[in-house]
Amino acid sequence: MSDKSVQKQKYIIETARNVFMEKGFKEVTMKDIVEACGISRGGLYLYFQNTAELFQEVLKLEHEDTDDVFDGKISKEATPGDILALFLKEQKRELLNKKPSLNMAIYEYFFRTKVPAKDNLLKKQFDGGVYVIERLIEAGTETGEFYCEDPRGAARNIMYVLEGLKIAAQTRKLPESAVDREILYIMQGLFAEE
Amino acid sequence: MSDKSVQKQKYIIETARNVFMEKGFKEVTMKDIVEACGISRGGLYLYFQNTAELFQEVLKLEHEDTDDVFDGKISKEATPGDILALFLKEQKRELLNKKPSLNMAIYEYFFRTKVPAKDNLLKKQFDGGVYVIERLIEAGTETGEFYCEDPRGAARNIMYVLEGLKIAAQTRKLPESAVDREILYIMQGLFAEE
Amino acid sequence: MSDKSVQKQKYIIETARNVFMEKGFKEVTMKDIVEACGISRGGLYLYFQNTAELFQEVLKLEHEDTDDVFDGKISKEATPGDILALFLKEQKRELLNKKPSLNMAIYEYFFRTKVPAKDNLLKKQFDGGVYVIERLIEAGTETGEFYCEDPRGAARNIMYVLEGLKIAAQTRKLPESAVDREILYIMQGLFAEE
Amino acid sequence: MSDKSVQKQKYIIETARNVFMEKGFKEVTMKDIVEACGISRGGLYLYFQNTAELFQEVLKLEHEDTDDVFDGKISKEATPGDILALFLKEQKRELLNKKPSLNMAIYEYFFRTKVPAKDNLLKKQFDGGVYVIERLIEAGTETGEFYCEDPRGAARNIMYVLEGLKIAAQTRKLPESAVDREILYIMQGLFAEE
DNA sequence: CATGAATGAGAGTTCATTCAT
DNA sequence: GATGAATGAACTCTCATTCAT
Repeated sequence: MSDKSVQKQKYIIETARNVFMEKGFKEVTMKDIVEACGISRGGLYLYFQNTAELFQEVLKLEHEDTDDVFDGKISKEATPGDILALFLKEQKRELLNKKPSLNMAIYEYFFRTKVPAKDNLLKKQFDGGVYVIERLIEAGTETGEFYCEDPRGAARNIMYVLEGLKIAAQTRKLPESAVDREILYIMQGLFAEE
Repeated sequence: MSDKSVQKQKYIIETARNVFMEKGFKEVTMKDIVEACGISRGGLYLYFQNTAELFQEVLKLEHEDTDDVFDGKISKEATPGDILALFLKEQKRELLNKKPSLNMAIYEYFFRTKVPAKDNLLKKQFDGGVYVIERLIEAGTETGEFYCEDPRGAARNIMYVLEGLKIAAQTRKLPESAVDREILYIMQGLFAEE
Repeated sequence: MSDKSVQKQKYIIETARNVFMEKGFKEVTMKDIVEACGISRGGLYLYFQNTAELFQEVLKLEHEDTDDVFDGKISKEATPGDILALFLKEQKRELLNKKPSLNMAIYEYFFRTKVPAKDNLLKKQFDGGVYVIERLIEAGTETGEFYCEDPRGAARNIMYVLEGLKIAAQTRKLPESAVDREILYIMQGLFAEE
Repeated sequence: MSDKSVQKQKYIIETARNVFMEKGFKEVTMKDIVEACGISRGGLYLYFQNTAELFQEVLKLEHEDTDDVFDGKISKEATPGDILALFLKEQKRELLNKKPSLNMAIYEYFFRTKVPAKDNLLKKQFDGGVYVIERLIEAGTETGEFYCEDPRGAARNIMYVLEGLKIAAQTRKLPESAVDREILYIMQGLFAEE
């Protein structure tokens, strides 16, 4: 494939991404993509056979782009507690973000598409989150900032809460106060036993 | 509406419920319903204009039918801890139930349909769960079975975890051990500080 | 299916028959049929799923309609030789008929569609012809009109020649004289050994 | 046209020939050819504008390649009867050959394409066959091996039977016994009147 | 010459929705 | 009320054909 083709393919994926954000997965048709991209019907089929194939590419890109959440935002003196708070704040931002996100499409897609665990973006994000949080809690426990007997259990608990909040945000009005409350509850659980 | 009509309407709703369980919300067509019910195309339109309308009726019925979860299962001597454990066990059963459930359809429906909080089944179920759990924790705290400084916060945390688990069950393989682990973590959090 | 539906189905089949005569089998699209019938796209699909299904119905009707070739054309005093001559004359008429026939479509269809012998119209027509001619030759032999030691072999030979002529008529210019010549050759073969 | 071009053109024609054998004429698309040849879409158009043009070239080559059927297979002492039997045996082999042949494509092509007699491969093959057989019968009559009052008529009859058998082989199951029967019938007709 | 990306016309198919009976 | 035939819009997908490189 030529450079130009690669460019175009990337353009299609990025444009499609917006369409998926707007409409979810199930509702999007090849025609929608064609129109959003301003290309011809046949042209799209040169690159992707159906919306599922396209969506997989969107997800691939998604994963690549979300590697380092913390990059450059963390000052040297930040404590594990600071970093966890920052992480949760970022999650909050995403939860409350009014702009359409890919979440709905992702859920719709994985409702119907059973992929091996290693290809499941949701699982990967979840596991990744658990890993990071567990590290933070361990670090915080060592410094005495946190008290926690089961860092991994706590990390998983947090990630499930976040997942619950995410689905809540997608399916009903979720006031900022509700998110704050949950974050506070989580943080208190870690500082608590002082 | 005549008695017969009421009967028929109910029959349609119940049959449609199965179709929604099988296919989710988005994928179901009026034709699917017609075929599942064995009635005429025109006949269906006498009762429902589209699948959304039908689904709303399915949800209404759903809510009515799920009033008393605990009915008759609780012996007199059960402690709050026993009851909470029973509740979580029931949740686990539903999470791991391989048979198709309405969950996918419900999520898909509420992804797209913004209804006032009072009509949102997901929110009602959530709030209902929080209420019940909070009462249980309070009761358990009084008897000394539990230790908990923020019963409502804990209840909410539990419900968000359950919601997270529910979405996990729908979108990826969720082993029984993972559910057990979360339930255990929750219960330990309540008994813990002894 | 209601009476009206049966009427319409028949109408479609008959209209389709003309389209197949005009264009053969392979070239005909569902759209062609729709347009020829003056019905809606979806309407046609209520009755037939694709052109092959439709063509099979055309063939069915074809077979029913061609039962009695000789009906009412044969006077009481006709000899087997007269009748055979009449039969061949009818075949000649069909061979030279300039108007489009179903033949091309039939060949195209059976080139690609392998059906059990009992459903193969071409085979049935062939076998039927052999049977009729054999009877005639036997009758003629008994009356002394014909001389033939192998009536069935002769009958088969005649039918293969007719089949050869049929394909010749479809694929190249076939002058009347050529057909006459073959018919004459056949008849002489039967009268010959006098 | 350069040498290289000539080479390439020939390569395309030969490859296309296989495609036509596989799929007949009507079903073959320019895309099929392009893919079979492993050349570019545009590249094919430099040589042929459509499948009909290509098929004509295939036919041309076909004719050139089928000059001498008997070459080197006939011993000096073979009688006309031997040679005719050999000819019919070769025809039988082709008739029963399970591998795809160009026949279907040829018929499909000439169903739709009316060409002057001199360009019609089917007619040329037919006339060629008649000529050869007539010569053989004449020769056999002179030696007394055959008895035949109308060699040309007999030759034509044989060729039409062969044509009938060919179409039978393409459109229905044709058992070897049926072919043998016809060949036997033909040969007996020539030896018969002893 | 040769490539292959791009276009757009057109075929297939499914369904929501209507309406005469 | 109930039926189901009919319509037409909308989507999917494939290819002949062109054209910039």
